[in-house]
Amino acid sequence: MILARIQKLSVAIPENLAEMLEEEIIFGRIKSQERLTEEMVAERYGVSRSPVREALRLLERDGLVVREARRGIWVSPMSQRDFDEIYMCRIPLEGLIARQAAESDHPDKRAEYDTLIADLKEAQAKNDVRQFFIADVRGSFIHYTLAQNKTLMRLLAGLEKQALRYRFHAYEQNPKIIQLSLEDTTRICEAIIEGDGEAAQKLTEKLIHEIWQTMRTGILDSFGRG
Amino acid sequence: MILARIQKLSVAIPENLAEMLEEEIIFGRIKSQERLTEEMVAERYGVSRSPVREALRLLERDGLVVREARRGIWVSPMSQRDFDEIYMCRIPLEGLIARQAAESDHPDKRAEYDTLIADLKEAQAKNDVRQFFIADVRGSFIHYTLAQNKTLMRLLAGLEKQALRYRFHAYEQNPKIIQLSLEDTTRICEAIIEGDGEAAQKLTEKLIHEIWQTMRTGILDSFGRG
DNA sequence: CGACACCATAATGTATACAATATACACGTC
DNA sequence: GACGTGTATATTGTATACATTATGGTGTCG
Repeated sequence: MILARIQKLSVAIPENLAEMLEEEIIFGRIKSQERLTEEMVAERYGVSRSPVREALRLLERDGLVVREARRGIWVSPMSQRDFDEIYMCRIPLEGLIARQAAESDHPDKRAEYDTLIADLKEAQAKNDVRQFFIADVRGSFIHYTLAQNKTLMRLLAGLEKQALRYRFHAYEQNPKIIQLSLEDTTRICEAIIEGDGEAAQKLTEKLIHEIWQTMRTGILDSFGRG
Repeated sequence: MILARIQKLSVAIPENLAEMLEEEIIFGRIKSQERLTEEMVAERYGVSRSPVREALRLLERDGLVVREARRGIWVSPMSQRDFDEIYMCRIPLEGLIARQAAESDHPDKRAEYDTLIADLKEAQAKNDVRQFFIADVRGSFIHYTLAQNKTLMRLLAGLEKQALRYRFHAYEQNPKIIQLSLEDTTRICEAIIEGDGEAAQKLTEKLIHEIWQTMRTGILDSFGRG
């Protein structure tokens, strides 16, 4: 019974709501600084306010919305300052996860990454930004699984969702960025497959630093210094 | 009207609840792996389950409790693995915040840190662990304020509360640790006052790495490899 | 005696009703 | 005409009632 299974899977309403809203925010369908009232969200998804409140707490945790007590909730504004903060933190943390993933000796490691890289290239060939993103997120998930580091996973979850907003924005402005991003992800995965933790860490730090600087001018044009 | 003001300040029930529970967990009055039922907490603090649920979400965000869907919530278990994960992440993030705090040129910087260091020394002289902790947390707050980096602040908030649990445990096992911790905090603050970002970052990374290794054996004895 | 099914119970998850508060607009006063 | 006060309204915050589900015990059947 497929339906039952879907029912079963979708039992955690707050998490599901949060995921849907996340996607809307990341891909800009809900715009920056737009207000989200609990009732509107509740009505839109046909649930009561209770799970909506919990979903919004989850989004707040990941920095996608900001909340002012007794005033309301807005989609986080975007700014170059925020962008810089996110990438500044991503560099060492992504470096750490790459190192730990590289040091793992899980048997399916190579196979997982090979299919991932194939998916990334396919998405890029078809110029399908959404598919590229989904594959990229799956890549992070593979890193997490290999690294077996719950703390790092928790911290990065709260960074990558915000990072995706800026990445999507940059791709829209300048599609060439997706090519760079693909190359970076591919090279990082290859370094992880190699198994040299130190090298994987250093390379990841270097590449994220580079793409940060590359994206930076575009972000500055869009949002100003913030 | 002082009472009105207190009322005003304590309006955010979930945040207040979370703070109280945090303290209980950090200082071990609520023990590791103890179950927290919503109703118990609600009854204990004389509120309904709604704000309790939100408070528990906050604790979950900061890694102090773990939640299993439709099963319940428990105070996070402690283990050497967890301890290692936390310190591994703290090193670069505390390094970053030290750097940014050092690069800030806020006029009250020196004065703030001077009174902080005095408080730390006083607490240490009186052997008052609780006061020492409170001062230490205030130190982090000064760093945050100077660094003006909300993202970093958000990430560190979710690490330091957990770190405090382990630090408190270590102090109880071996009071000498508090002396080392005081020295480290003092030296970091002095480096930040100096204003050399690079040096402050490197020193912070080095000292946190050292105290991690120092605490490690004691943690191992208490919790096993985990 | 063991295993499986059923049911009681307790806890979480959701919906709804009520309370408190922030905002905007109108009215009156200076 | 400008400013302040009061009130209406919309929205968040809290309490409570109801629904769903995980768990442990009991009883029966093999």
